Amino acid sequence: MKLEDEISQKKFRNEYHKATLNLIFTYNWLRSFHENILKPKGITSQQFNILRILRGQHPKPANIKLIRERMLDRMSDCSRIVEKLRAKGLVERNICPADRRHVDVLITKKGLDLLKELDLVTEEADKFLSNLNQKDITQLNKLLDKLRG
Amino acid sequence: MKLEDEISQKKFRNEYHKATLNLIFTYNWLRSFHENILKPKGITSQQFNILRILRGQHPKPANIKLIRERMLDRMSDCSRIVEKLRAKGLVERNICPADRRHVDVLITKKGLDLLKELDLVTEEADKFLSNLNQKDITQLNKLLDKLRG
DNA sequence: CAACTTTAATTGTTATAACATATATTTGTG
DNA sequence: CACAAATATATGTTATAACAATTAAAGTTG
Repeated sequence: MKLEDEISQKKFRNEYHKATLNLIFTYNWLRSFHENILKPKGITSQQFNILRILRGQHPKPANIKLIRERMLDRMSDCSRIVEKLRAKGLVERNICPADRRHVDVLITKKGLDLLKELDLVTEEADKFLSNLNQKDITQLNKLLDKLRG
Repeated sequence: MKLEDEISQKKFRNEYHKATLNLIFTYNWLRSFHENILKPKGITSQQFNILRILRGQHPKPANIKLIRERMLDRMSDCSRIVEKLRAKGLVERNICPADRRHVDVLITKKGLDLLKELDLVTEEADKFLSNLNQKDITQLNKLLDKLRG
């Protein structure tokens, strides 16, 4: 749907201005979709994101710093999110013996099982972008990468 | 910069998955840029957004519902944001005589002056996207509109 | 026209984000 | 090796987001 209609704004200063608004609007649209599918599973998108990072490392542990670097969203509060995942039994947390400043974070069987269950949801999320064909989506990725320089 | 490098992730399930992450990442990148330029002016991006909506209506007032519909971001808390703008003297708020459920919100001279000052900042924000040429940016807008169906 | 429904805005509450600061550990240096 | 600097994580605080509930006014209907 044309951005003009979605936000009832007729004029934009230029295409750059419109693109800025379009990115913000599209992000929010995508985000609310994601949250709606994760909410019934009792997990936030931040927590989901961290669990996937941990699965990517598994069976190796990851420390907080590594998680923070790979998080997509605001990277504050990583410790606290991990603590919440631990409270749910989805990850383990152990002080690293080699360097006691580090914390080894490891996804548990329960965490892996939850992700497995959520993989179906993830496929659904991919389909959410299915208005774009393969060529379009590749082009979009190229443009976004170019945008960030 | 390639998304792969920014989030140290090598593999994506497919281009749709990559595009999802790319949108989230690019949004956050854009957002933190905006907040950094607005912060010195003592205003949040939500407040800035509402002021511009009000300028678009000026000299007519806008009610809360109209503002909410045109907001880009989370549309909760509109009343409270407007109240903050009022406390700063940037808007006026009056109960609409014709329908006392409505609230007429009007940007003040002080609000207009602040926006004028911020227009320079806005141009800077447009330049932030200047890695994309005119053709690219038009293409990006097309793809985002198509994405949302 | 009284009771009910709808609409608009506000308010309360809880969770999360943002930012700064603190603590603990290791590393580097004179 | 004592001590400053650097690193990793955690914690405290304030602001904002998210969600639900409330209030107030106007429209609707039997």
